[in-house]
Amino acid sequence: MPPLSRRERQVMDIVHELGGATALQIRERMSDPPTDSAVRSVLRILVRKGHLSKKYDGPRYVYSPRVPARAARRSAMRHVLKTFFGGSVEGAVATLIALEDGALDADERERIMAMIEKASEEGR
Amino acid sequence: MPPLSRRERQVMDIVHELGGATALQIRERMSDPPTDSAVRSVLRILVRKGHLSKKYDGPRYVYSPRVPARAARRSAMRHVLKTFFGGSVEGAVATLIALEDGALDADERERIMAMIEKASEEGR
DNA sequence: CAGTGGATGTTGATTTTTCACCGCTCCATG
DNA sequence: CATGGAGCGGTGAAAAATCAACATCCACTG
Repeated sequence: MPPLSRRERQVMDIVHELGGATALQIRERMSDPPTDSAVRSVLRILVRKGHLSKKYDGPRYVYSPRVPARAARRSAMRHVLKTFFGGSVEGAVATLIALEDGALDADERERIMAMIEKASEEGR
Repeated sequence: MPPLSRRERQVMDIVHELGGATALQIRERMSDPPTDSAVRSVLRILVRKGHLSKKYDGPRYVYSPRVPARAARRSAMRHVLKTFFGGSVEGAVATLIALEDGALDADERERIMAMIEKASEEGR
């Protein structure tokens, strides 16, 4: 599967973020949007390459990622883990919880703790 | 700062992973390496665009990311957090600790727990 | 001193990407 | 039953990226 160009990646990121999106929605989210037809050209290419699927929903097409969200998430996370954290889960979590815009409340903290407990119990 | 092309991103990822690298090292890590001179072309462009800096170390140039590692890590993590996890730190951590290739040992688990405690104490 | 090999930079050609113009259909509305 | 707007796709040309051939420099060696 051929790798993605700049625009293609930009579009894919938006689609992933929204789960599924119309051509117009995608264009609206672009920081430097080209014409509507240019967006559609990229979409057509992404469908042809197998990265997106098209569904006719109501009066519009909705484009969705072809790889399941779970797999995409894991793959993306694996990539930053390797590239920026030398594979250190510890380092990655440290950065994550220190991200000012992702402040965690008490509940969230509890649940994360529980997850880690559970994971390390099972992981053996 | 102009956005990165496909090759440019590939090279940047490698440089980030290694912290700093020579043209040859970079080429060796590429899955589909072009000629040596092609790699150098990309490097030159990345330097010109301000993404990399060049230092003469011994008989070779060593290329390093211009943005500090810490900032790059945070930025990359923020991006996947937004794109693939809807900003949910909890979800991101869940995926992270469930990544089979990043199995955490008891020590790591302890340290992560401690980090979270500390973070929430500090009122984050 | 001539020759060799490693590292780098330059140039120009090829390939890929990006994009807007154009034409089509569908539908709501006058 | 026209008219106009919204959504869609094809096409081809402009722009960017990619790449290899070539040139230069330098250290080392015979």
